[in-house]
Amino acid sequence: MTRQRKAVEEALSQNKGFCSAQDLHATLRAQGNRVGLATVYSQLRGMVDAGKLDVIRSDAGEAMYRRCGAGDHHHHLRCRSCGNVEELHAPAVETWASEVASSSGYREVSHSLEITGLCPACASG
Amino acid sequence: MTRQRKAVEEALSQNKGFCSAQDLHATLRAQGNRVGLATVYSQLRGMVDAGKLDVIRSDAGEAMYRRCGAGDHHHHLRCRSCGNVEELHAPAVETWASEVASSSGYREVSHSLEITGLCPACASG
DNA sequence: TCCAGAACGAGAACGGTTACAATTTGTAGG
DNA sequence: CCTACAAATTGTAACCGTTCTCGTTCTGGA
Repeated sequence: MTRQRKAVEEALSQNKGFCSAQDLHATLRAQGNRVGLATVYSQLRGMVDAGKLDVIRSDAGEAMYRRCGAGDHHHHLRCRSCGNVEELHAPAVETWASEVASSSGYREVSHSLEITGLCPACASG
Repeated sequence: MTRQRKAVEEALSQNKGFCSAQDLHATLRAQGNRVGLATVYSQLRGMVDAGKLDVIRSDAGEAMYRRCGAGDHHHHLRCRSCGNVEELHAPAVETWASEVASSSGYREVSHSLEITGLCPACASG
């Protein structure tokens, strides 16, 4: 557990555990925390291998990381204009996803769901 | 409708599942069809914009393209090992997503949902 | 045939990611 | 306190998929 590792984990916590490696690096640098980009990638890979992080790909091809725990799995409602994100919890979707996957014979199932739209402020503006 | 466009569409038809732009390009070249890589990307982008193709990102960050029912919104159940994809229809999820978004005041809502796992063949192998 | 506008395509450019080698850091022993 | 050694960190360069640039080629009308 090095200083850099702790810094990466804290940055992940601040961003609600859903951000790209480059975002994390920029955040750390902005805080005056001198951490190399290669180190951020290294730490993230280690956490993914250890099962502590989930990684998905954005439409732009960027890898997005989020804290992975069975307990805090959730989805996102994101404004495509201002980027504001709200967390969603949907037990019904969780069970539906696992049921439909296992009924097709799939194992080790995970899923990702994101809803995008215009938040009230942006829709009225 | 140019010769190249027809060639790309035929190559897509030949590959039943998802395939990458580079795969398509290689296929066309192997058939002696001289088409530029940039043209393949251009054609694919046009088809995606027109809603004729679905595109997802593989774990490696490659964009995978597939013929998709026009205007027919659906989700995917994908094997993270062999890449096989099955289409899912989930009216309950559609309504849930639009309801939860509008109840938060969001407008112009869309969503994406992907379930990943190991298909029966890969799970047993 | 000639011309203008669109489509094409080879190569350069670009952005995220990974590999590599040198430097730094932490630590145990003297 | 100092040294030696191993592990971690880091800047840089390479890599790969994708997009852009701009000269060339094609097409359709006069």
